[in-house]
Amino acid sequence: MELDARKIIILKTIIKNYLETGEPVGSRTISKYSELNLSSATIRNEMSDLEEMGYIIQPHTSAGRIPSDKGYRFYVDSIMKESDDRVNEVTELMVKKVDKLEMLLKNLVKHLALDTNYAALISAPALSENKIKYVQLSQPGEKKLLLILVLEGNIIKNEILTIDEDLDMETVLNLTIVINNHFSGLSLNDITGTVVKEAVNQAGRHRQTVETVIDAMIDMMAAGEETRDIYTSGATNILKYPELTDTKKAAALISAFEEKDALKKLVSEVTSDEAADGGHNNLQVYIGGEGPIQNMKDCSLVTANYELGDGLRGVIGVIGPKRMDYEKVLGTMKNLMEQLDKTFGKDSDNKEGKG
Amino acid sequence: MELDARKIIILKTIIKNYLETGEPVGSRTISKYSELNLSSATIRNEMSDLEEMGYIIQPHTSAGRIPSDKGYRFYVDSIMKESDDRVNEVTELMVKKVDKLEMLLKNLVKHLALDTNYAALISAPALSENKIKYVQLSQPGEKKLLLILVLEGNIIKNEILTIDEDLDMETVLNLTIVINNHFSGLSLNDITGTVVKEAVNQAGRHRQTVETVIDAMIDMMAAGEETRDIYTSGATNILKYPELTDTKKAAALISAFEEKDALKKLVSEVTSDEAADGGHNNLQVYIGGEGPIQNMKDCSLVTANYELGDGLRGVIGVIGPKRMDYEKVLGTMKNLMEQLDKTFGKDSDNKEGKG
DNA sequence: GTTAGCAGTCCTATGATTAGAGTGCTAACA
DNA sequence: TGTTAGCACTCTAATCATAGGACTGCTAAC
Repeated sequence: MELDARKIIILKTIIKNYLETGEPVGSRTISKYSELNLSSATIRNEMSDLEEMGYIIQPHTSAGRIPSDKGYRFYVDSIMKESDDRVNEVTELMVKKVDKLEMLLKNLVKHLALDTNYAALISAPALSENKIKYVQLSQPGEKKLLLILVLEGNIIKNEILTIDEDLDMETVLNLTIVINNHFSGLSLNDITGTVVKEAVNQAGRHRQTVETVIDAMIDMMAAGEETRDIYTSGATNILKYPELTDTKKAAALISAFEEKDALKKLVSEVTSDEAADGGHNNLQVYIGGEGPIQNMKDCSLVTANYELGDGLRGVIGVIGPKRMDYEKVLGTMKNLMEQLDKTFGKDSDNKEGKG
Repeated sequence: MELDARKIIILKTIIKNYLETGEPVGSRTISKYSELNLSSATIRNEMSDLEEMGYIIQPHTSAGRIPSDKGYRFYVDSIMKESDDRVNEVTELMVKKVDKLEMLLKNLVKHLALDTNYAALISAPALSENKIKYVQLSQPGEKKLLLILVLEGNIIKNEILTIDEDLDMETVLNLTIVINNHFSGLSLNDITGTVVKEAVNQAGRHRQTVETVIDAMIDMMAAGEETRDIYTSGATNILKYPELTDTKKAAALISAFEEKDALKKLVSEVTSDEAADGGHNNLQVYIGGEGPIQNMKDCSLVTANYELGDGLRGVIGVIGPKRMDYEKVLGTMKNLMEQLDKTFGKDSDNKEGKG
């Protein structure tokens, strides 16, 4: 059997209708709803075919049809193909005014959740490709060293290290200079064993301390995949959709958003899928048990890889019921990505706004 | 009518039973459950009295009784009076090993939620009483200044400021020295107009910049009541209790935990109640619509004021259904406070662990 | 003061019934 | 051959009535 034009129209109408109402849709509805001007009987025949082909499902004998995962997939793919560039309501992101990366991310994810009415998440960018601007050391107490790492894009990281010796101010200054000499301008990937060795050697009898510092620096930058911060918003939107309101399922989902561990795993899986399906603005849709959301069978996930210039790359995503408004979500995400590109694109010098 | 010994036993038995089951409890249950060896008829008479006195309520004619807010209050007060010092299972807090304040707080609140099976929150300590150890300035870019504030207790704060001039390295160093000279050792309350003026004057033609820096410092430390970070855990535990599972209520509550704004307000109200009810280890119980939780009529809130030495004071709390296991929660909280005291008490030198 | 017993109340669970929505099939039609 | 009308059938969800159970309150007896 073939999926001819008429079947496609009917299929899409069924799905659209189901997305809106959440109720199984029957033949009579389609007959009235679509511009096909066919009787419900004809529609019934077609629907029977569509069911046989696996695009729609009948929850029980006397109910209408609902889309299967295959049906959703077809629908989503066809949306993605329409290169419909109509500009969505411009999300008035005050991205330029935000002065902390954390704040920017929190704002972004909040907006996304508000706009879509689903749960949204964003992963803090990986720092491993980011270059070190400079490093500062100081002594906040006995046998303590405060390490401050300033990365390209004005990302600041700090940590208090415990060391084995007490240093005088001059030594601290000297060590700071040594480290800056060796590491300024390097990204994580540039930090080879040789570089480390050279720096350590130059530290003379403070080699132990310098080693500690370097280890800490590497840790801070490597804080990639697994330890990366994740910000979320709108987890409780999940409770708005009856099919997810079942207490157990809802609790599990919302917990996942609270605990973040599951989300981290999810993000790392999505990251590795990156560009698997090239083009499409890097947008990905996972339906039902597809890919990284196998344990969220009743949900769909829409993700995109964002970039804030300076090589700050991360993942942003929306999780909602399978019958989410894909069109809107995809539009919103696309829009958001474009805004970010415009604001943080390589040639823009609006690189303030991050610290 | 008087609340005699027998009535008290019956009242407590009713409440205990209701806390366990969540179902209204009838006279026959009490008759069998308590060691009073009275017939259900007698209990019925007493219950009738208790109802008249306002301690218990009958949801409908042919149902058992449930505690009223007044009943809960009586019960909680009587628990608080029992100075029962039995040691709870020692929460194996790895407080000593934690090396970031943020991590410590997150661990604490997570433990609390896991132990109690309710939702828990903790507010980051106020910094206004905390003294400045030292300040560091550096230039991460054009017209940018990175301000790093190191407070007693090794709390680190950083922010990138935009300034109107470009400084050379020497000037930055000089300004750093000026600021440290004037502000090292001061807490927020010590920073008077005079101090600021002196520092600004000494900055010569860079007064504008120094003003910006000082303003930022004050903001960072003042980030008290309203802007203070709040960490939460176990929000979804709320879904475990049928009386809160009503989708709307649950969504509102969980949202509150997600958004944090409401919680901030709550914390600041609790803080102002502080020591209102002296003794009792600073533990407070708010039942139903009492005090700061007027919009959470079906919940109770247990709070305590914690201190991590160094004047780092904040609020920790548990929110659950009105029929929460007060005894356990109070015990757990008490325990926790004692552990914190032991670990961070004034005389302890385990003051590492925070940064 | 305590208790047994009984009538009365109200909730809840259960089952039966019904209305409605929707299908599949057949037969007629263009 | 594709489309449609119509009918029998199925299954769900809502409604209703009924019965059972859990209590209470009251009265009368101990």
